Order: sequence, then C-alpha cells, then structure tokens
Amino acid sequence: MATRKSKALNIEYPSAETVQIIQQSLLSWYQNDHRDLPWRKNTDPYSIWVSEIMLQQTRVDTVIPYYERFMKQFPTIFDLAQATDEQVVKAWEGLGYYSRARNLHAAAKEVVGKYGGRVPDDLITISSLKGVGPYTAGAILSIAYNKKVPAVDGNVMRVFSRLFALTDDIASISTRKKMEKIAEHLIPDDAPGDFNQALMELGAMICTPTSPQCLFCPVQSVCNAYHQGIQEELPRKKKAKPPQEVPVVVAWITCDEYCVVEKRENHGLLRGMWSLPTWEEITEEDAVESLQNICAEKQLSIKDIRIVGKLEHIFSHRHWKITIVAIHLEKKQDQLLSRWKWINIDELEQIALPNVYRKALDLLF
DNA sequence: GACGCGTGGAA
DNA sequence: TTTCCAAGCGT
Repeated sequence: MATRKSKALNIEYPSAETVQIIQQSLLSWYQNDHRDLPWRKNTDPYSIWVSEIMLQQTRVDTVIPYYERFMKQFPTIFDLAQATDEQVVKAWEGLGYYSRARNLHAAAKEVVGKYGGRVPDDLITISSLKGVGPYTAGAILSIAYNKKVPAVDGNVMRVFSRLFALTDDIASISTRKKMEKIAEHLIPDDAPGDFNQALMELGAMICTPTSPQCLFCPVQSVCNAYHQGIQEELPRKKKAKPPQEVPVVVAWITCDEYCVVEKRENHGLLRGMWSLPTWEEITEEDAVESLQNICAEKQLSIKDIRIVGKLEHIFSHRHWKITIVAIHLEKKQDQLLSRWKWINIDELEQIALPNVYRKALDLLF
C-alpha cells in the first residue's frame, strides 16, 4: 500500500452543542464590546487589506495613526497603484517590515492591472498576491466578503489552545493547519467576518498572553483550560533565539550643509532602504581607524573625525551595538561609492529612513 | 521546518 | 534589565 506523507492532525471537534454556545456567546460579546477601530468603519476590501498588512506582527495602537495617514494619502487602490515606491515606503516609515509596503504596492498594481481594481474574492487568486498569506487571505475574504474562510493568527491560536486545551506548539505550521480545520468547523454560515474578528478580539482583550481575564470571558463555561486551571500554561510555544549581537559603525559624513546617505542592498536587513553609511562587524575600538582607511581608499580628505555617540538597536534577529562616527570632509567630492549620495541635511526628513537611523540622528541633534 | 525580516510596549 | 512579543509572510 502506498503511504502518503501527510501527517494526521488528530483533531477532536467540539460537539454541535458546544459549537453553538461558542458561536452565540462570542458573537453576542463581540457585537456589544468590540473596540471602535478605524478599519472597522466599513468593509471595503482595499481598506481591510491595508489594515491587515499593517497589523502583521504589529500592535493595534502602533498601527492606528499609520493607517489613518495611509488611507488619507491613498484613499483607493487606484491611488496606491499610481503612487511611486518612494511615496509608499515613506508612508510606511517607522512601521518596520518594509517588504510589507513594497509587496502591498506591487499587489495593488497587479489588482488594478489584471482585475480592474477589484480585490479578488476567491482564496486561490487572493492568495497569489504578494504579501497575502493564509491569515491575510482569510481575514480579507471573511471580513470584506463574508466568506467562510478561517483567519488564524496568533490570537486565534492562543484562544483555541486554551478553549480546547491543546498542547501543540503554536510555532509549528502543522498546528496552524490544525487550528484552521477547527476554525472551519466553528465559523457560522451567517457571520464569518464578525466571528473571525470576535476570536481575535477575544484574544486581544480577554484571552491575553499573560493574566487572561477568564472571569469576564464569554466562553468561560466551555473553556477546557479554565476548567483545568491551566490557562496560564497555554499556549505552548518553542522559544525563539535571542538576537545576535553585532558591532556596527554608522558614519555621519558631512561637508557644509550636506551629508552622505546610503542606499542599502536589495537583500537582507532593511533591503532597499535609505540609511547612513553602515558597516557591520567593525568594533568600536577599530571604528575610527577603519573609517580613516576607508576614506583614504576613496581619496576623501578628512578635516575632522570623531566618535560622537553610541546606540543599541534590536531588530527581530540582530542586535546592533552601534558606534556613530562623525566625519567632516574638506571637499564635497562627487566620486563616492555607487550607493552613496550627497543630500542637503534639510532633505533628510523627506526620505524614508528606518527608525534605527532616526534614532542615530536624534543623538546628533 | 527554519530562518530572515522592524519596532516599541509591557511585565 | 531582560524577555517576549503583536491581527505573518517569503524563501
């Protein structure tokens, strides 16, 4: 017999009675208690889409002002499609995970070009768009089109882990697939969007990572973890590695009212973003000497060079220990690295600069 | 499956 | 101070 390499998910579905209790309790609670968030004013697919991309790995309170500005600047998908990459990334400045902005922009152009600006309403097509994965596809289809598609994010996995006392590692892909099966089983035919949002809202407001507010939980009566008193032990999740420490030198190179900015490579950390000239793996002790050598190679005549500050910045997987070196040049030479460019210091605020460099500039001024 | 990809908030 | 993140996706 030919064996198939699909892992049995071993799902125990709740009874029909339990399903009904969960549906009614959650929907009732959500309709009464849900937060009045800006992306809940309507169910326009484009608006929902933008909000879901911004909310990926990002807190609601952080997203709100960005969302408001973004929707004012790009009210429709046509406005976004017609914008330049620079404009879109600038609107994303400070939000992080900048590939989200580039993917959203590219996908918006694709939707306008191929579908007349109508956001696809089927799972296969919408999932083919850049930056739209299983969660985002489900969120858009259920919230904007009221389709019965699961939208399983970290909130939902935490809620399900507790509700059904599941000990699976929520960091694994197979667990998410299992949760999606359970969600499909739970979503009511008449309110998929509200139900999916209710699950996430519960995870955000009641079934929180630490100190869940079980006494106020609308589904406490059917919560397996609560009855066993193990809600604080769930969900199970494999620990992530701490960010790797890297010594970094950032240069503040000036001449008169100009400074040098650097366009980062199109791969890796902060890909394609503007920055200040940056070198990894140069320690503070070697900072000045290294930059003197680098300037000598480029035949840049230094008027003054000194360490002007230190800064630590932690990305998702790297921990930069930064030494900021100010270099004042004799001449504003044109022959620089291809990725370098002189700009007027006043123009720094017009380019999209990741926060690590904004923090560096704050130290300087 | 594992890792790369930003940021700022909370405990 | 340290840890863990928060409505994930691409490779």
